[in-house]
Amino acid sequence: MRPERPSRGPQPSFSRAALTEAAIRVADAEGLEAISMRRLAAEIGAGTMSLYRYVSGKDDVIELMVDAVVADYLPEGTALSGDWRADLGAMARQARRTVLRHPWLAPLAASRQGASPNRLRLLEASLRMVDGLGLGVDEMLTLIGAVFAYVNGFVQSELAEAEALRRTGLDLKGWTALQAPFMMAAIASGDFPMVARMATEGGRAYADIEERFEYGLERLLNGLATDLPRSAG
Amino acid sequence: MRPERPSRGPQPSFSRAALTEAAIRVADAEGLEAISMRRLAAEIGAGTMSLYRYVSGKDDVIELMVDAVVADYLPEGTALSGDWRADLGAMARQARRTVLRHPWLAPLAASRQGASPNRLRLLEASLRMVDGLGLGVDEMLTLIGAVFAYVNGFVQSELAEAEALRRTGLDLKGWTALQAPFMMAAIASGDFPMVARMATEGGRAYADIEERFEYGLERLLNGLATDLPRSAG
DNA sequence: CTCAACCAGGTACGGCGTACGCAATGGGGG
DNA sequence: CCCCCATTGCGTACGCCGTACCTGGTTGAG
Repeated sequence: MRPERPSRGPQPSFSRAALTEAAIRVADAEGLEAISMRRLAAEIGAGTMSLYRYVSGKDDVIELMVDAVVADYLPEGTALSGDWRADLGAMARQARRTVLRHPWLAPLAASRQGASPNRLRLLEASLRMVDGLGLGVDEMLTLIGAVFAYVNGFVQSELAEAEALRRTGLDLKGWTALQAPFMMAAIASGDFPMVARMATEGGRAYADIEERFEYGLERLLNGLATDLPRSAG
Repeated sequence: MRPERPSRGPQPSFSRAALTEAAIRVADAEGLEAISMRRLAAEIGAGTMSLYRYVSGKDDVIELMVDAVVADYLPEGTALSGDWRADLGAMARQARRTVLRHPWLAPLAASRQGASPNRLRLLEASLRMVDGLGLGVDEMLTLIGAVFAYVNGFVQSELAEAEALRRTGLDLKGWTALQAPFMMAAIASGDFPMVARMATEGGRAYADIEERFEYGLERLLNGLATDLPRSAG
């Protein structure tokens, strides 16, 4: 909330922003579990305990990371077209791109929604997108919440496989080979005819992931649009 | 995958199921971060390292927990009505209830989707719900995926506040009191008119959370239903 | 009866978050 | 101008964590 107060005493040798930047860089490259106070201190070139002069603890670092990255949820121009559907869709797509760039964000974005500067900016911009449709504020929040829920849920499951590979250190070949015997046995048992069809008919589950995201997003926006003008109903 | 192989040697003094049950009990009561091998061993009444005779590590315990609880995603009867919309909706509602009962499941359900018995059963049942609509298997998966994405995303943000309280150990009073100054300053700055309206008009953000879940779910199902019969389109 | 196969679990190692305390620093009040 | 003390950097230490390794006891198959 307030970064600088150098009234008296020596000058700080680094900044909260530099710490945040280093944390995001490490998490992007090696995952959230690579983030530790010692590691961050080494990255910054400082003593471990020095970090505590800038943040109150590890949770604070995480909060700073989320707030910094959430700024990218909004397309750069932030120009509202006046078409709520286009604006909300653009934000949803941008949000997905951002989370894909920072996979560690997926579980955090949904579960950490305390107030913070950029989250507040995002909320304000989102509300503006759906203003003037005859909705009350609570209804606007409900609408926006549905879109964010879909986006967060989708991207999280989209990242699931990649995260599993990263956690186990395996490649895709080894991972499917590890799962194969179980799947084979399940299919052979005859209790899972649909799964069996999936294994034979289903081409490539994750080939057109982009298309799958669009499919659900468009259907959701359609459904939301259908009975939208409550004021006119 | 294979629990028992007591060909020779002494009898095991507990079971993988008992370990799983204890882990779920602890996580329900104190959160996922209360789960540690030492803690679970104490709960079971065993030595810490004895657990490793039953599971390969902590990740294995988590996997067992998820699989055990995911069984509850399916309503008890599992009787398909033939109405895909009703069936899918019922599963969505049941899934939400299950995750609310086990808050630690929220981030795991979306990100851990390796093959496991109950996850496979869930997949099979879900596919059966949307079979016979003229959709290919990949399209069925896309449709189901959209619903699960919404449910997971929604419940996760629904749990966010409660989880924040649990993490910090504060009650609702203290938490809002902690955020208040920041919000006040933001509103006073005049840069967030919509947020300001939210603070004055908006009654109670989380009062009718049930209704908000239904709102999004119904709109999503509507949107999915609209251009569903591709075979007839 | 024998002994390989299985079990229980103690010890130990490297890593974590962070409470605490001490030495160094440098701007404001006298 | 100089000294005081707020403020910074950070070493040490404590109590957690996951788990590799090893010893010693139990048991049923041969």
